[in-house]
Amino acid sequence: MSTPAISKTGTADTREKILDAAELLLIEHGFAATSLRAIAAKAEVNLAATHYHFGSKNGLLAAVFHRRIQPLNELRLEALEKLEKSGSPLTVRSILESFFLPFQNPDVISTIPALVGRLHGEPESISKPILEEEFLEVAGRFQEALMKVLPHVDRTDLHWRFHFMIGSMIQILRIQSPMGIDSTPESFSRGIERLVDFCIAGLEQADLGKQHD
Amino acid sequence: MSTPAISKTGTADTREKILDAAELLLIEHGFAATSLRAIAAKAEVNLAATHYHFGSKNGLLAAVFHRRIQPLNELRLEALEKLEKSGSPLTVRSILESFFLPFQNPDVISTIPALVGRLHGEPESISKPILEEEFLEVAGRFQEALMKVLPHVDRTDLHWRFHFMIGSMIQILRIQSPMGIDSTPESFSRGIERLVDFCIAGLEQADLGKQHD
DNA sequence: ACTCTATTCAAACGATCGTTTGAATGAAAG
DNA sequence: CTTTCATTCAAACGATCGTTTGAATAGAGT
Repeated sequence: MSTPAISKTGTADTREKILDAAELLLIEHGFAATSLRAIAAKAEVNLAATHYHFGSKNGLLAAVFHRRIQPLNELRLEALEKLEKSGSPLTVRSILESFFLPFQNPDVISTIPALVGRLHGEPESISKPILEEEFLEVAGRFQEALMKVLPHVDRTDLHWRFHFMIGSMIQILRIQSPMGIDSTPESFSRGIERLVDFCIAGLEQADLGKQHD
Repeated sequence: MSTPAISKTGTADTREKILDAAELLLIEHGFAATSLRAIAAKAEVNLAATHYHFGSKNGLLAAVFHRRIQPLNELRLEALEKLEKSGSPLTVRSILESFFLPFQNPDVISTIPALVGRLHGEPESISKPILEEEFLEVAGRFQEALMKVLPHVDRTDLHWRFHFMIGSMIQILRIQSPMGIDSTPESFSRGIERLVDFCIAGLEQADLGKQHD
């Protein structure tokens, strides 16, 4: 059976309980190392409920990420469109803030950063379909915007720099840091600010520090 | 039993065959999704040989990474020490090149980039012990060198920027590694060059593009 | 009242997992 | 040759995996 319609009863929260439990376990242990039994136990639901509501483990995985990434992307696109319609000229900074600041939006669940960070670390067979489904459109939109404010950077260069930016983002999104950075909400917000500064410099590349041989 | 001594026979390559097979499967599917049976089958050795030579799956994992990362770090430290003893003043560029260029050293096996990229994506319980064991010293050495050539950047800022640099590195190691589908060694080398440029700008942050509100 | 349908539940399916065992193998040492 | 010991091998251990089944439950519609 495919995903059932909205429950007739008032207690349709089984789906949400499964998603919540799966999300936390995915963040902590990754996809392959998280079992449906562990998810069902943490959610305090029957094991078969995971298949009833999501069809398969992969279906549950897609639902976990979609639930969180969809609102995040909406915030990102709203911020970008608000920028473009404001009349004032766009800057690299304003574009990057539209992209990164939604991570610390109070309406955004605090698990999103770790969840997105984890997603990028999964094997390609798992991450690629979800990344393409959830991020392709938004990434394209922001690259277009960046091209407009960086006319001196050609398409290929910008593509690479955008990738480096995503890599820097993923690094801070991971809760744990091999090099040892504490992870309070304040330090996370400060980290996002530093991320913006780092990526602005990398995207613009003022050609000042260069001293080629 | 712990790891046995060097084989008395000439055919001590069982260990190497297991490491080779494990390396390729780890890169492709990740740690949790790679079984010892798949490794033994690909290596064409008996299943029990994996436990005989490495004690456990985790022991094999550590051996896989250590075999590759140890020479990489030696190249990195050699390049840095050569720089420091050359007499000529260090630059951010020369330091970063000492750090990144070993990835395209001809003596370095082509699987290293993808392997390191994969390692950083594994759950903390797997990646943290290995990252600390293999990268802590080298990361510290290069951060010290960068502090000397970036005296205007305080310790905390440099720590973050180094972190972002590692993130950018991981991104290209995962996406554009020599193991990748549509990536040539040339495009990988070109990517490393772009990575250096991106990180130089991010580390120095010339404060020119800034236009704070 | 009865029917229908959505949901939950305990139980089991076959498959695969990491690990262990104990015997077979074979080259080196006495 | 005999002994020794590192190594390889087939086989099995118990545990856990994703998935399926069929009955039990209960609210909504007629």
